[in-house]
Amino acid sequence: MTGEPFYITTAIAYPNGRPHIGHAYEAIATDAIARFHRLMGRDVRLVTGTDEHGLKMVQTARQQGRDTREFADEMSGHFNEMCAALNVRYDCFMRTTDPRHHEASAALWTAMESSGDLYLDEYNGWYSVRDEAFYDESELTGGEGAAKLSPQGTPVEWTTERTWFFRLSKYQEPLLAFYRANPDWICPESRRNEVVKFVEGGLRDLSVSRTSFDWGVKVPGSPEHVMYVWVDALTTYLSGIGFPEKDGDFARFWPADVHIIGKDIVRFHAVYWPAFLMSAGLPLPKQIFGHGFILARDGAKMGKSAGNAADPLELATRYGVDAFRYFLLREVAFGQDGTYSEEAIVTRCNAELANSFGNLAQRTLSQIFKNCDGHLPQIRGHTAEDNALFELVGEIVADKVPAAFADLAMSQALEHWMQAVFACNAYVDAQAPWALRKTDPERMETVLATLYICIAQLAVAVQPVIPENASRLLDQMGIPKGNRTYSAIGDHWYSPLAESGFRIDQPQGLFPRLELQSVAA
RNA sequence: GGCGGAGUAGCUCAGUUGGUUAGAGCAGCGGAAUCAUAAUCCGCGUGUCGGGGGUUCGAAUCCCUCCUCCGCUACCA
Repeated sequence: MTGEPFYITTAIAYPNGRPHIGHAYEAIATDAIARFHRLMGRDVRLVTGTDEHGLKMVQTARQQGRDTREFADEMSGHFNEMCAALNVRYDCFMRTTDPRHHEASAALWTAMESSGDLYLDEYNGWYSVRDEAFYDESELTGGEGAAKLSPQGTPVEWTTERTWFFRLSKYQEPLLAFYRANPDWICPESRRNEVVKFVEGGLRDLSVSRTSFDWGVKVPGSPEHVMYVWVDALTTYLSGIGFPEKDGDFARFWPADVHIIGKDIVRFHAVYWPAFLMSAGLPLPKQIFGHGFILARDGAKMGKSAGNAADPLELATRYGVDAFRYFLLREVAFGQDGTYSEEAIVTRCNAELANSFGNLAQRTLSQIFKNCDGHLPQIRGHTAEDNALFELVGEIVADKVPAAFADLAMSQALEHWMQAVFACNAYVDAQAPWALRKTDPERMETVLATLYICIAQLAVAVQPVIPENASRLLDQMGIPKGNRTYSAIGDHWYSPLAESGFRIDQPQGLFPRLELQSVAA
């Protein structure tokens, strides 16, 4: 690849539980964006991984009577497997427990320290010995008498811990200036407003090390301290492309083009992260995008009692990986919350993938297979109707869909795409090639050829979202690999392909109609 | 409490800087067609644009107020 670099990341998942639909959503969205940019000729890097340090991992492992490291290995494995199962193609799956990552974190720490931004001080707070955790005043509940209790119901006491602090306060003005200079840096806009207001409200220095447990990256020169998890978690975006090595991939791909994250962790990425980087003298990522949450339609069912109903792998197995990906990216506007239900998946995918697009391909290819013996029909001059369809489909595939993807508006891209699919089906009905077969077989051939060209364009356009079936269809249609991009599919590949003697086989349905699989009681 | 966002057809939502009869998809009703995965195509909406008040020749779109819902308000990640 020689194209311009494009570096995109998912958030680094905290694996104290198995992946849920939110993790799947983020991975799929990020993968679709990455695939889009590959199709645009960019040299893409996608980094994902797991953030395995921190107290919660220790506690969760302990609750299960497991060794922390062994527990982390297993959980991280689930996330890695999820990527494979959902056709999420990453370049690096970075685990924060990886020695290379520790090295990167230490390098970032040292850089911040040499800027004079780290100092030792006392951190005071309500501490629960049982939970080994500090709690904010607002989280506490009053117990019997004057005793205060943690959210877990354990007793807390006012405690002091000596930790390293990061001079976050120093970066208040630089951050605000940066936000002003880069108004699109935090997306969507509502998240940006929240962050700006938060920073305008004043920043306190941040406690960035812990001595109460040791599951983490050791602080350089202070072996009794481990780094606050967010310091090393964010560093994954650096270590995933080779940092602390400054040459090679790091030089080529940093700063990242976009960090795709959930809206709940916008602050860490839009405030702490740029401050750390400024301190370390490193360039800032170009954009932070906080997507919304996928909620169960009936709201309350996201709990563990719902069993594996929300298990993304289960859904993908049940309805198909492409269908699942399509549903998530089509149904909810990226950046907003959305709801899902199995019924919604079935309805959406049947209406658009099976009935509209799948059937369009099937009805067209079947006619070519039967009436033309599988040879690509000959074009004998296009009518105004043909040209109108070419123009409509061409504009959508070459302009509207890529523009929407570039803008991270996947649902909008797919909506445009559907407009083109509708137009093709309307064209089939209006031209009625099955009737032309008897009255004007030459015109029938031109009509089918017109459709063939349009369907290939549609298949190319939707590749980022449903890569598996899109390429299966393109394979069936014999579309050369080199033409499977937004621009190259507009080239004149049809006649050469027809003249090459290419024949289609009996077409295989791509998207079988889905049945709602009632959850057994 | 403070700051911000949202309330538009049964459902999910579009509606640029105020300007012709407020739109789309899904669902529903009617019709056509039969190449195709019983898929497709065409037609059909008297919606208090959350309530009230105001500015304007004219507001879903601007201002005020009230109601409802949501987000943020730092050290779990």
